[in-house]
Order: sequence, then C-alpha cells, then structure tokens
Amino acid sequence: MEYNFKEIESRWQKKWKEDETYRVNIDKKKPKFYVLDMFPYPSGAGLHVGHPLGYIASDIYSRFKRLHGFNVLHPMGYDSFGLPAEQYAIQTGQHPAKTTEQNINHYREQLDKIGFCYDWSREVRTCDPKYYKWTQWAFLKMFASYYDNQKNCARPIDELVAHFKEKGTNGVDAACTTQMNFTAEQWNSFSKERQEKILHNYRLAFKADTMVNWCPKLGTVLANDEVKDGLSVRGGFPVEQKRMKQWLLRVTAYAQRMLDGLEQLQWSESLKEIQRNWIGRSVGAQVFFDVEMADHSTRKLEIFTTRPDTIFGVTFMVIAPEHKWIHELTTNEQREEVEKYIEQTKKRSERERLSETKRVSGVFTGAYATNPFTGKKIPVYASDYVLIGYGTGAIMAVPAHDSRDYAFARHFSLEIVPVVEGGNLEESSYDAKEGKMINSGFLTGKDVQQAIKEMFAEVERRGLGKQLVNYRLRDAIFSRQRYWGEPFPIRYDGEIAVPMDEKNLPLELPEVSEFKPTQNGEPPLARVEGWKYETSTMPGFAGSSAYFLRYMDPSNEDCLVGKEANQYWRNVDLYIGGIEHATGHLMYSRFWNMFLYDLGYVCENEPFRKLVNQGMIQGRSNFVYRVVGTNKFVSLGLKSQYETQEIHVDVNIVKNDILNTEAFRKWRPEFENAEFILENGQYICGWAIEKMSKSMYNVVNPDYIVNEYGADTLRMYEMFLGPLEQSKPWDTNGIDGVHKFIRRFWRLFYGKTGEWAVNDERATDAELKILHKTIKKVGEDIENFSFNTSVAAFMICINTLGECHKREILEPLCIILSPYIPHVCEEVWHAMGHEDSICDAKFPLYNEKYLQEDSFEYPVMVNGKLRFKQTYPLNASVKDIEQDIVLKPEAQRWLEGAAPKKIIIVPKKIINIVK
RNA sequence: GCCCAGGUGGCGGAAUCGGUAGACGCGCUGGUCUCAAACACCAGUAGGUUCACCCCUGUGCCGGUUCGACCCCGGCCCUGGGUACCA
Repeated sequence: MEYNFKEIESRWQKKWKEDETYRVNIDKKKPKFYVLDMFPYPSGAGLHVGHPLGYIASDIYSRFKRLHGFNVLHPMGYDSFGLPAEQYAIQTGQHPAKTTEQNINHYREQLDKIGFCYDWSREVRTCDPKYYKWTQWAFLKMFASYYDNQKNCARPIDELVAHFKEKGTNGVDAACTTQMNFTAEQWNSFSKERQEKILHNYRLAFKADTMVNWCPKLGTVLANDEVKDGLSVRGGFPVEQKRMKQWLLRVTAYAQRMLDGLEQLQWSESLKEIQRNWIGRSVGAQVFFDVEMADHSTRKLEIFTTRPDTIFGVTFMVIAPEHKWIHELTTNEQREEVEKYIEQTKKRSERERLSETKRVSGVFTGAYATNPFTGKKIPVYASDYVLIGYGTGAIMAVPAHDSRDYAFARHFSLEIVPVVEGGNLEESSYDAKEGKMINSGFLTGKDVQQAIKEMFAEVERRGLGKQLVNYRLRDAIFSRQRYWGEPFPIRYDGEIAVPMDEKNLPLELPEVSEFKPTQNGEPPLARVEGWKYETSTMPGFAGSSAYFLRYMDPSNEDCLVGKEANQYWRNVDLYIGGIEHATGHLMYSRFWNMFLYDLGYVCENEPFRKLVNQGMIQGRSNFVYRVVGTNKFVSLGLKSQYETQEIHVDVNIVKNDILNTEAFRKWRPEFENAEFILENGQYICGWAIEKMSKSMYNVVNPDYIVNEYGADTLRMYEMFLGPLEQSKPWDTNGIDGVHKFIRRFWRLFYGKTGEWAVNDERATDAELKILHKTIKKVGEDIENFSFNTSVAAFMICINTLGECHKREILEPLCIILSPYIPHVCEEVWHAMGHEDSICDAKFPLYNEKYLQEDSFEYPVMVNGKLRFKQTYPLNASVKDIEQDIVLKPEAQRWLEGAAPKKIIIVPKKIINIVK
C-alpha cells in the first residue's frame, strides 16, 4: 500500500470526531494537566503557517502527556470581539457578527486539517452572550469591590461604606486614586451623589476623569499597551492625550502582588523582565518643599525622588505644565509667558514630544521654594520634561547628578552644586550612585548608599515626608467608544452609575443602524433608541482575561466556573503564545484572576504556571529580475550582466528557489508573454527574509502544505525548523527531508512492494539499543521543548534501523512518534491489530540495559597530540589503557592535571575523571 | 541611555556536565537504476594544503583561567527584543 496521506488524514480526522476521541471530563483517578494556546482573533486573512507553530507544539505536548497517563485539558476558542471586524463593518456595512462567524468557520476548517487534539465541545467565543455574561459579571464584581492594603486583597465595597459611616477615613488603608480625609459625620452628611463620587475613588472598576490615549482615526481611547511610539498598535494611527471621563480598572492595586508573583512562575527571564519593567517599582522618598504662592501664602509642594541623598544639591524645582497648582504659583509678571508655554505643550502631540526628547524647553513661574536642608531660596520652573502621569508631577532638580536636570540648568544658566564626588561637571552630570558625599552638611564624607539610608530617616524625623514606593504601572483604561465589544451592565441615574442586577445578565449588545460614531462624536450605541445604559463598550482584553477559567466548565449557566471543575483543573500548567502579549493580556489576566481569587471564586492566585513564547515565523520572499524596459527575466546568477529591476514573486510558484516558469506566466496577465534567460536550464530566484505579508507575496498558507505533503509533514516540519522560542524564517526548502522521513517510516510497515511487512521476529540487541536510545532522547526533548532535536533523533533511528519490520520495535516507535504524526501512527497502529486509539497507548519506558555501550573510546597520543581514537572493550582496565598512551609531555600533563584517582567509564562521554 | 536574549559550514541548526565542534535536514558533487528524465537508493561535503594519508586553521573580536574552552572570567564589536525625559 502506498502512503496516501490525503486519504489517511481525512479518514482519521473524521473518525476522531465521531468517536469524540479528544473529549475530556473530570476524572479524579488521573492527574490533570492543562495545556492552553492563546486563542486567536479570527481575522479575514485566515491562518498562515506562523499561527500553527505554537498550536503544533502544544498539541504534541498534550498528546505526550496523555500517553503518560495524564487527563489532559486542551481546549480552543476565539477572541472574537475587536477592532478589525468593526472597521470592516464601517467600510462595508456588513454586521461584525456575520463576518466574525464566517472567519471563525474558515479558521476551524483550517485548524481541523492539521489534526489537533482539541476538545471542541469546550469551545468559547468572547462575542457569544453566554460567554460575555461572565465578563460583565466580573466587571460588576470589580465595581462592587475595593482593595484593602492591610489585608492585601480585594474586599466588598460595602465593608468600606460601613467603615465610612462609623469612622470616616480614619484607619482606612485602601488603594485609591487620591488620598481622602473625612469624618463619619461628614460622610453621613454628604449627598448621595457626593458619596458615590467618593466611592469611585476606591472601586476596582471605576469611572474617572483622566488623561487618556485618544485615537481620532479609530474614534476611541486606547490602553497604554495598545499604543506604541505615539501610534495605535492596530492600524498605526496617531494617538493624542486628551482629558476624558472613562471607566478604568485599578490594576495598580495589584502592582506589588503581580511583581512578587513572577518569582514563582516558570516563565522566560526576558518575559518576566518585561513585566517587571512595565510595573516599574522604584523606592524613593516623598518630600514636601515649602513654596511661596503668587498670593504670598506658603504651601507644601510634594515631590518624589529616588535620590534623597542629593537634596543638598537641589538648586531649583520643576513642575509639569499640567500641574494643578501652576496658575496659583505663577506670579503676575510671569503669567503671560507661562500661559503661552502651557498652550504650546498642549498642542505638541505625544509623538512630537517623543521625537524631540533632547530639546530643552521650559519657563520660570516666578515662584520660589525653600531647600529644607540648605535653607536657600530656589526658583520653580515649569517644563514638559516633567510628566504629570508619574510621581506627583513635580520634581526637585539636582543638576549635578541628573542628566535631564543638568541639560535644563545649562540651558537656563542655573546653579550647579556637586554633592557627590566624581565625574566632570564641565561636560555632564555625574549620575552614578557611588562615591563620597561633599557639600552635604551631616552627610559629607559618607558613602552614597549610606547617605540614602540616613537621609530617609532624617526626612521622616523632621516631618518633611517619608519613604515611599512608586510604580510606573497605570490603571487600565477600560472603555472603548466602539460597537463591537461587551456592553457595560451599567445605567445612569443622573450622574450616578447604577449597576445592573447580576441575575439579569447578560446585557446583550443591541442592533445599531450604523457602526460609525454619531454626529456629535458619541459611540455607536448612542444610536440605539431607548438604550439607557453606558454607551461605550469594553476593550479587547476584557474577553480574554478569564477565558482559561471558562474552558474548565464552559456550559455552566450558574457561574463562571463551578467549584468542582475549578478544584480539579486549578490553573494552566502550560501556556503557549506570542511574546507580544507581555504587557497586555498577560498582565490583565493575572490581575483578573487574582481578583477572582481574592473573592474566593477561583482557587489559584496565578493563572499560568509555565509559559512558553513561540517565536515569530518570518516570510522568505522570492524575487525575479526583469531586464529594464523588457519583458525578459534573468536568472539570479546572470543578473549582473544586465540592468535589472527586482520584483517580488509569489513564493507559492517557486520551489527550492527555482521558478515554475509556466505558473509564472499564468500568475499575472502582464507576465503572460514573459521570456526567461535561464542558467543550467532553470530560473533561479533571489530571496530575502522579511515580515510575512500579503504585499510581499511571501505568505504561505498551511492548507497549501497540507495538500501537497499532508498534515503530518507540516506538523513535523514546523517543529524541525529550529528552536520553538526563536524567531525564524519559513523556508519550505527542507520540507522534502521530513516528508521523505515519513515515507520511510511507512515503508517499515508496508515494505518496498507495498505489502504488509510487519513480523513477530525477536529484535536484536542492536535494534533494541537504537529504539531505547530514541525513547529516552525523545522523552527528554519533549519535556524540554527541544522539538527540533527530537525530530533529528527520529531520523537517526529510522536511518539506523534500515529494513526492520519487527513488531517488537515498531509498536513502541509508533507510540513515541504519534504526538508528531498522529494520522500515520494511528493508521499503522490499527493495521497492527489494535482496537483503541493510539492516544490511549502507554508511552514506553526505556531500559537502561540497552543504553550501555559494549566498548568505549579512550584518548591516545598520536604524533604529540591527544586523540580520542582507540576503542577498548568495556572491561578494559585503566592499566591496559595507560600502557597504550604514548607518554609525550602533553599526555603527562593531561594525566597530572586531571590527577585521576579513579577513571570511571561512562559509555556516552567516554571518560569521567573523579578527583 | 538602561535592561534582556543571541552571534557556530553555502543554509536552518546540533553539541543537555568544561572532554573527538559541525548531529539531523536542506543544498551541492559524484555514482547506481533508466533509452532519457523524475522518483528512489549509495557515497562525499567546515576551510587550507595534498594524488591520498598526514598536517595546519577554525564557534563575532582581543586577552585570561585550564592538561583541555562554542561552553568559565575580563574587555570590546555586532544583531534582535523590551523600555524610556519614570525623577
């Protein structure tokens, strides 16, 4: 029988579906293992070969774990709310629900062809009301919660209200936007509106007036991780800063816990580092400086510094142009100039600010502060190098030891006083945190690190401020002025946000007449007549923040996830996906999960135990070279003889860089009469590694590979391409090698003639040796995610076995190969007489006995150089070997240096010296 | 600027513990089969020198430790990623 992958693959895919081979249920007799892929956003372009890379790896790992007796949860779904479907809807008028549905069907078709072992009965779609009911539910819970810093967890907001009624803010230590102070009497006398407004300062989902990233082109606000270099990540449109009232999630309350939690996780160091930087913890001092206002009253200006040791060197202060005191600080003489500066900075977009970071600008406010340690009067400036969003929006400037303050001082000719020894202040500031203190009163002569400690204490002793931790992390902006997202289950009673009763969830997304914003710039939901709810919708990350929990219990109508299911499946053991979600999804879902953990709805604090980032697959573009002004195309090797123009050619009509000239003529009408200047009868194309994109004609569709070579070849080849975590170009040049391997494997069962060839003869020691070596190597490689080297091990195994048709060898080989090439293995497994699916076989154990060598190689001197060439039987003594060594000086040194007391003979590594 | 990861043949990449560098695959060269081609199979393939054996050089660069270094240490160069007037 010939290896007919088309017939085999479609037959088994159908059978697996009918038998529900991959359906999984709670089974307390077996240990659980949860393997998850980041679910895809179903875009109109369909899957390309980059998508399945991670899916194939997780599929292999899932099958591998199942063969080891684990009850493996391996689900898949769709992140189906989002901008592209809506942009498309605006352009074409097609309902996003419709295009999303079409795209999902297309994705499913493509996924099915690759033979994944997903339990599709657990599929979730974030745009399905049955699913987003629980997104809305979690939002309501956040709305009804605050964060208690003492207990270090989220608590019902009712507890806080009760506390306010009795004691006011006295004894409250809660995460909030601004510190508040009021008594119980005051609280009880406040109007309902005022009380509600105060509570928003504490709620974990709250509404606030904040600076947001506004994208006019998309007509919506965006979260920080959705903006890069002043442009929207989706679409690449300019983003500006704007003050707006928005829903936010208080993720900052969890900053420290998210930071600490990283320690326990098996994530790559680089990914943890990205999250650490994003959280951006810095320990410093809050210090109040006396400042004289324009009306001659004195106020205390709060700043944050990580260098309290340098306070003696503070010669001026700077506040952000958006600082709330700026008008009260500015003197009449300076008013005009300051107003002008404020206007200027407002106009400068975020992008300009980023691109002109070296430019120094600012203005004197006319106000003076007092340096609490030197007692000197120091001027207060306003400048946009101080950001309103970080710290307090005001700084103490130490030009001698901060490069930005230095540049500013130079520009405005301000005093520069060195307080740490070192550097050359004529050229630049000395920023390093090492050296001896000078000009610093009681700190003079001390080491910088020591001075920092003493200054913290001194600041607190004098009541000037205290030690404080600051985070770079911002609260997440949670509303989008868009249609295709989860509606907020919130209606308004005047200004007061009233949550919907959770019993009435979901609040379904209504139909709208148009998907565009309204005339006066309101979100599309404002078009709906009688819609009394919030008109913005939730952002893309809302639906993906808890989907991994829903898979555990996808059809439960009473809760997000039932207790029993959650207790059994707990959290994700292995999560595979792209690194691009480091500061978005992977932050939000940790926050979301921790919140649900605090409230007792889930039993694990961290959602993803181990995480692997698969690399990006880049495209390998091909070029043809047109002789300028003609319709002649010259092969790569001869192009230097002509003046040519490089043209991208569809990689699907190129094989091993050789152009299919017939297909090229048919590719586009203008090439119909193309002529070719060949070398050795072939047209050789040029190539380059670029991003995989439609416009470069380098997109390779997995369907194409599946048709040409079969799913098994695609699966194995994607793994053979290189290390999983590394970005690499898609290159079909090597695919024949893998396909050849599978055909060779097939021939072990069906022989050269195609007749069934498996027999019951006993295997030889040599055969068993190669089998057991392979079992060991492959098992270890899959555990370590070294899929590429395990494929190599399979190839060596088949090459070494030669014509071996023995069942004793082939059965275990079939099992260990089945995670990679499930269709072929299932086929021959059944041909060997097995009834059950190979998925339920047992992964064979290797036997140490067969791994030992019967001889070993020992270093021998040849012409004065050490060589590892002489082979000895296993039982050779050290003396035997030493007699053979030509004792040249190098060999002597080798023996002396190694000072062997005992030489242990290890088969693989030849020798191992024990001192 | 700071932080992280990496640099090995014509190409993708191996070398899991400091012990024969280049596994495995692609490509290329030669051969077998064939009227011929394709497929398949066999052999060779880091570079230099050589008929060949030998020998010499070789894991980004310079230096160090060691009997021995792709691997450890110090300094530099380059590539990729993250982040940024973050006080």
